[in-house]
Amino acid sequence: MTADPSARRGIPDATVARLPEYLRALTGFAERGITSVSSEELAAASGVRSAKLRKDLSHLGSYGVRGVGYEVDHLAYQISRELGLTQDWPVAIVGMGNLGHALAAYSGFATRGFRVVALLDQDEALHGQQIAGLPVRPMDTLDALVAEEGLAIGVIATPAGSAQDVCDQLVAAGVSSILNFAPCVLVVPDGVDVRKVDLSTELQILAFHEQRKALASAALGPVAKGVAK
Amino acid sequence: MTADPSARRGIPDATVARLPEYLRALTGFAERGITSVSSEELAAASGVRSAKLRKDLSHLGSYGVRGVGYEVDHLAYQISRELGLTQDWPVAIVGMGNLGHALAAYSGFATRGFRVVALLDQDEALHGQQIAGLPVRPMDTLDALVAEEGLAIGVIATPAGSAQDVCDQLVAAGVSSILNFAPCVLVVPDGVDVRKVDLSTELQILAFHEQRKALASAALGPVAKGVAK
DNA sequence: ACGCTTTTGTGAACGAATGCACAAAGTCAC
DNA sequence: GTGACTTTGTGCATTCGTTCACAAAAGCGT
Ligand SMILES: NC(=O)c1ccc[n+]([C@@H]2O[C@H](COP(=O)([O-])OP(=O)(O)OC[C@H]3O[C@@H](n4cnc5c(N)ncnc54)[C@H](O)[C@@H]3O)[C@@H](O)[C@H]2O)c1
Ligand SMILES: NC(=O)c1ccc[n+]([C@@H]2O[C@H](COP(=O)([O-])OP(=O)(O)OC[C@H]3O[C@@H](n4cnc5c(N)ncnc54)[C@H](O)[C@@H]3O)[C@@H](O)[C@H]2O)c1
Repeated sequence: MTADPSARRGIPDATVARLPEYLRALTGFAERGITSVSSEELAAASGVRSAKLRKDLSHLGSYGVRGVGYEVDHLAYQISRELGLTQDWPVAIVGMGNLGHALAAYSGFATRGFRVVALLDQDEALHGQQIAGLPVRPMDTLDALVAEEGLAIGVIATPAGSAQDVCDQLVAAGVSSILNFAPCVLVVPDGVDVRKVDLSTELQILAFHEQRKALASAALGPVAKGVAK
Repeated sequence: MTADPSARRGIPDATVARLPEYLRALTGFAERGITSVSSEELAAASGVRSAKLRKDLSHLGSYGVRGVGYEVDHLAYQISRELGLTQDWPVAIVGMGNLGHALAAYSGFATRGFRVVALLDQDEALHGQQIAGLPVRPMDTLDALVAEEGLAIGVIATPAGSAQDVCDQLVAAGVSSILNFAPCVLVVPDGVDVRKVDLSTELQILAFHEQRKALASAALGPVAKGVAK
């Protein structure tokens, strides 16, 4: 029976991808001292339609009050719990170049249960060097990190040519979630999740739409400078 | 009639999002001197199924040869053209903090027609300072950049609190595509595209799946250490 | 106590994306 | 030239995601 409220096995991927945004919006409301929001308000702050928001939230249970809305703190807690943010997630960053430095210094990790426990690099010249309060370690310390710190999430910030190799090392050590900044596809065994953050892809998608806009306005008169339609 | 081969108005968003990956894979083949690939090979290199690849490519025309495959250079050109990469796209980066520095130094822009023409920041102490060969400029030079360089794409790397303000300035100056690294929702008028790159969101999605894996293996016996199922 | 207002939660319709399976269209060997 | 073989391009079924629209549920004022 799907009537069971705790039958929340299988939240759609599209919904999961939006939960962090809802959580951020809720945090914003909480900071401004707002204790209750309607689906309309929360949706506006999250950049989605209210119907979509309600359907998304309905997948994790019935935490709203009809005629009133949602209690900010309670909903934030429920989403956090669903996302697994009520526990601490140790993270390791591999590749201490330009991007690795910026990531290591980034405070955004800590704000949601993510804790950078190690910085790794192949380059021996970097070993022992302190970056943002942490020493750079050699790659062969990975096994110890998984065993001792419970490391489960790895971030790859090496050049694309090394990424698959680094990925294999992470997986061999027991890491089962990987965030990849290198512009390449990673092959992993079943049970390992990979997500890619790719600047270049995003720019190309923007360029596609930009070109379409340019062509559209050129078509309906080369004079028009403003926004088409 | 949809029989017209140039009736490629309206390529699905999902397809557009994958074109950059196909292009990257093709570049890889070209570098290794391979001049022809089958949909099966290209799909494998791109991390998709061949049926999906073929359907995607069919949206931009019929560039394959039955019984043989696709000519690498020609297909790469067609995808580039479709994405609007045969022209040069001037890009400006706003916010020269940790992330801005890494982006300015990043060579990945140049590899596909994207050219960083300006670095901007509100902080007067940074003005005139050279980063990766470019001087940091004040925000009020935006109008000139749009007029003189044809700037159409802006990258926001400021704190979330300033992002909407910066975004408004970019839009006011005439920028119509924005890549946002700040963890917040941007409100823009019609005709302006925004894409968000969000580290924190990606980590939270990984955490969700990681938690699910942990729960699953706990459920079928707390002893199991390996990958479930 | 009761009806009026507000807002949720969700069934049902719709639309987009994926995967399957195969006919059509080409190559290549001989 | 012909037939066997390979691989594309696509119609169709299916799955996934979004939008609509409203009944059910809760608060509130009187
Ligand atoms: N810099 C950016 O703004 C930016 C933006 C988007 C994506 N990226 C991507 O992120 C990755 C890193 O970029 P970057 O600019 O920091 O590069 P970088 O060359 O500055 O740094 C790469 C680092 O990785 C280390 N490394 C190389 N091979 C390794 C291995 N096998 N094991 C462990 N460490 C290894 C190197 O020692 C170096 O410290 C690249 O793939 C790049 O395309 C960078
Ligand atoms: N550092 C990272 O690895 C990282 C990763 C993901 C996302 N982010 C996000 O990227 C953004 C920048 O991060 P950062 O670490 O570089 O921050 P930062 O504080 O180091 O740099 C911010 C820069 O923006 C400038 N700035 C602030 N307000 C401005 C305005 N109104 N107009 C123009 N410039 C302005 C500041 O002068 C400063 O130079 C943040 O939103 C952060 O959440 C950073």
